[in-house]
Amino acid sequence: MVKKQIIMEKSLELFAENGFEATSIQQITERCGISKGAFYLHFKSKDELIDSLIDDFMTKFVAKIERSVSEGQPKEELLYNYLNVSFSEFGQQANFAKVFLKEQIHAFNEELLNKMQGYITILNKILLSIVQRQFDQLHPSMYLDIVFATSGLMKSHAELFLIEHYKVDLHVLCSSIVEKVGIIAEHAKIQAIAPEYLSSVNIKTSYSKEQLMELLESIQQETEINSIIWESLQMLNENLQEPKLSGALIQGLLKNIKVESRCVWVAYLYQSYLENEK
Amino acid sequence: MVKKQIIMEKSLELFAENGFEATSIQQITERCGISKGAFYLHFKSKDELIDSLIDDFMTKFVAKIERSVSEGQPKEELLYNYLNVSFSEFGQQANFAKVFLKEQIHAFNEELLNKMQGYITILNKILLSIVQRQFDQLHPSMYLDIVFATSGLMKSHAELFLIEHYKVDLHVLCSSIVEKVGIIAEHAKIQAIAPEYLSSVNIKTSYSKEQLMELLESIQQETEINSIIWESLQMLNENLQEPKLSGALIQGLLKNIKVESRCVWVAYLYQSYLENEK
DNA sequence: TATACTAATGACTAATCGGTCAGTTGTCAA
DNA sequence: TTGACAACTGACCGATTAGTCATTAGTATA
Repeated sequence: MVKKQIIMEKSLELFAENGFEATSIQQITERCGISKGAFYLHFKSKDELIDSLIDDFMTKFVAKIERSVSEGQPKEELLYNYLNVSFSEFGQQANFAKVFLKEQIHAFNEELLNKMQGYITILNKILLSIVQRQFDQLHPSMYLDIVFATSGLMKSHAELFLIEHYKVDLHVLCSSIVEKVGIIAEHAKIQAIAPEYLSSVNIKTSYSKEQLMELLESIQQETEINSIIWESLQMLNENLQEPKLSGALIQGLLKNIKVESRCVWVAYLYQSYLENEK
Repeated sequence: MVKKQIIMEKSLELFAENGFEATSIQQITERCGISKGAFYLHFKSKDELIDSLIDDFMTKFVAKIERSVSEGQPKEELLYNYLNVSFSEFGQQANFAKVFLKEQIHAFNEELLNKMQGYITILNKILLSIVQRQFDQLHPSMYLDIVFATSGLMKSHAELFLIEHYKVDLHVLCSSIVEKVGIIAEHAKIQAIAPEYLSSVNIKTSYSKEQLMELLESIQQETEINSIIWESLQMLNENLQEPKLSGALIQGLLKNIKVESRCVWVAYLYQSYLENEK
């Protein structure tokens, strides 16, 4: 399936250059040096292409972030790692970042929008967990303010080198943001964002039991899944139908499947489903 | 010209809903309850419509900002005023903000892109002048870091109520950002953005002598311009052809024309032209 | 060499796009 | 009532779009 990869790369180039709506299948096939028919051998429609692009990048991205801020890491370095992975990934996949992270998302249909919003919510949740761990002396009412301050600082700097092509030393950039966030966390008193905000976002992006089961099964059907992950998925699926596993067992199974980057996303959905249930 | 106003309002609605590329003239005329031909009586093309929308909003916006942070204001309130005007204007013109400030600018042609970039540069310059005045004990090497930190904080909060429709008390929001920026200005040491960045942006957005003269003349031809502004424009124009006025005189003339909101933008261009010349 | 099968092609369709223009309507003054 | 004129209409145009499908090219097996 080399050709599929080529289509994805070249189309991402074109989307970054001209935007999603303004890029035609014709243009994509021309740049790939293939015929129009060949495109439709790999993708059912233009929407399926963009769907694949989002999943392909975001599952890997979330998995890398997740790994860099996992439990083993020293807590002082969590935010730095998050920023470092984010920016270096943006740099390597500048085209994706240009198209999707700049949220020129108007052009998408509702389904894609929800999908993208889901990933962004996950990233915000990871960021929230970082803030909670790294700034543990902070009053919880300020958590969300710090989360949004961080993503704001990230955004303005990301634009500088995505659009203006302004080059900065990666280490200096991350250190400077860590410093600024740290300073805000230490001194800021005025709270702008109420914690209720988070729950309203959670509800909006949650999946139903049936959607979740379908998702678990679709991953099981992939060929390269190993047996431990397969069994874990199976048990998680059964537990949805008939809840009988304890919280600790579920957490263990979720850790099992998070090894596979394709599953990190599902693990989050599963977790937020359980949170919404109880 | 009531109908022209209706077209601009309704098209902005549609652009905010579906994006610029995805909105057809057909859709616009349908929502306005007019025929396709009637649209083309008021606008030469779709591009001219978007051009008008940008100019209409941005000249007023820049003028309002400019006024709220002008020399008379107490320096402790400058940033607060800037934020207050920005957010309340975003709130009132949420559709415009959705379409243009979210920088889904890919869809535009080069000309529109430059125009938009020009306005954004002006806003950044105003913000820079605010930072210089309000945080006057700050080391100049940190100016740009503070400017970008501010616009980053603005962005993440603007998204909250533009996309997520999360309502915040305007005063609390502005105070919280002022507080955070103030804290960063006081304590931050690591500089991420070098001052050279600003000059590179300046050059990119500057106008040629001829373009500037053309612009001055086009404003003179508008009917509602009063005589003082007309004469000031005339002398500024002549001074471009043959520089003979002193710096102080030019600054005075520029202050004259800034009374008219349509001219604030031109005054900035004139100023940055002179800066690039010497 | 003949057969079978997949990969790939590009002319084709129906729909939609921005934009045009010959013709209709409404509103005045004469 | 008439004629002049501006405001307005919508059928129409060429270009372009996403998506289809009968046909062909390429390759491996018998």
